[in-house]
Amino acid sequence: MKLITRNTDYALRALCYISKNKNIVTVDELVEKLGVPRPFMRKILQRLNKRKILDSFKGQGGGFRLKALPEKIYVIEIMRIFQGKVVLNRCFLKKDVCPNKGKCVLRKKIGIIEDNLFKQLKEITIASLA
Amino acid sequence: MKLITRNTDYALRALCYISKNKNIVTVDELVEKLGVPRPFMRKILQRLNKRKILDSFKGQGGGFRLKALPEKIYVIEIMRIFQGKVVLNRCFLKKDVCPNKGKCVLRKKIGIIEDNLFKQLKEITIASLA
DNA sequence: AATTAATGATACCACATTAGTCTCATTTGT
DNA sequence: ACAAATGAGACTAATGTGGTATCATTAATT
Repeated sequence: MKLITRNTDYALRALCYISKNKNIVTVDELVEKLGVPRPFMRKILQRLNKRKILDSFKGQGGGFRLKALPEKIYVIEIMRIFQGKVVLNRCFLKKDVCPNKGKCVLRKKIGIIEDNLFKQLKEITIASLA
Repeated sequence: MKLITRNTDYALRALCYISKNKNIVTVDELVEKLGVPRPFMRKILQRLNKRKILDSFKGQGGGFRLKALPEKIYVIEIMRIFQGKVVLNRCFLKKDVCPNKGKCVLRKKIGIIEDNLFKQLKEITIASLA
């Protein structure tokens, strides 16, 4: 299993590229640079626009530009946009069946790992990548 | 997205239960204790048997018993059995297109996080859970 | 020897997610 | 008016997850 999907991966790379350009960047430019299918790239950028991470401009001479500061765009945030809430484990047993209700060792241990993972993912920003 | 699937979760709980029993444990017993659908539980146990984590015994009075030592069964191993190789990210861009070939910052940073994640997952054994 | 209680193996199915494609509408500069 | 850009949304294909169903095999009990 992979923990980062193409969606997220392409989004991160696109954001890095855009962050290095003061100018507006078009889909076509990104497609050429990253080799991602055009309609897929469009969809990703539109989503980032909706989430106010990008600004978009229609019409001739239009394209995309960063809206948020690169230092404020966190990898974990992009993951959440494209992959939903990232969770290591939630208990799959109905509560009243779980062998050690309340103090499940598995959940507790996994919880600690989860916290560490998030702490690290939160430290990576587009600024630190680009 | 979730990082641990039901497969893995059920397998871990089953292993914990089995590890606490010196005797042979049947599918029916596990099904009753954990509330997991019987055919699904069977499939999981069969897989653990194939991977030499459990021993199985056919016929009347048969069932499952730990084969490996609980101190030697790692969560990461069970995850790999049921979820495949766990990878945070592999580069989705064809190598010759990747903007910074060889020294992709994204991959490098993610790699560090990945290592930490594995280090922690490796420390959790069935023995430490049960 | 027959029965019964267990697992082994395998094929199948339903659903959700991921990874896209396709088409048409809208906006804007020339 | 036209061309070049994004917006929106429906659609499709492949894959993974979470199962079910069936038949074969083995071994203890009677």
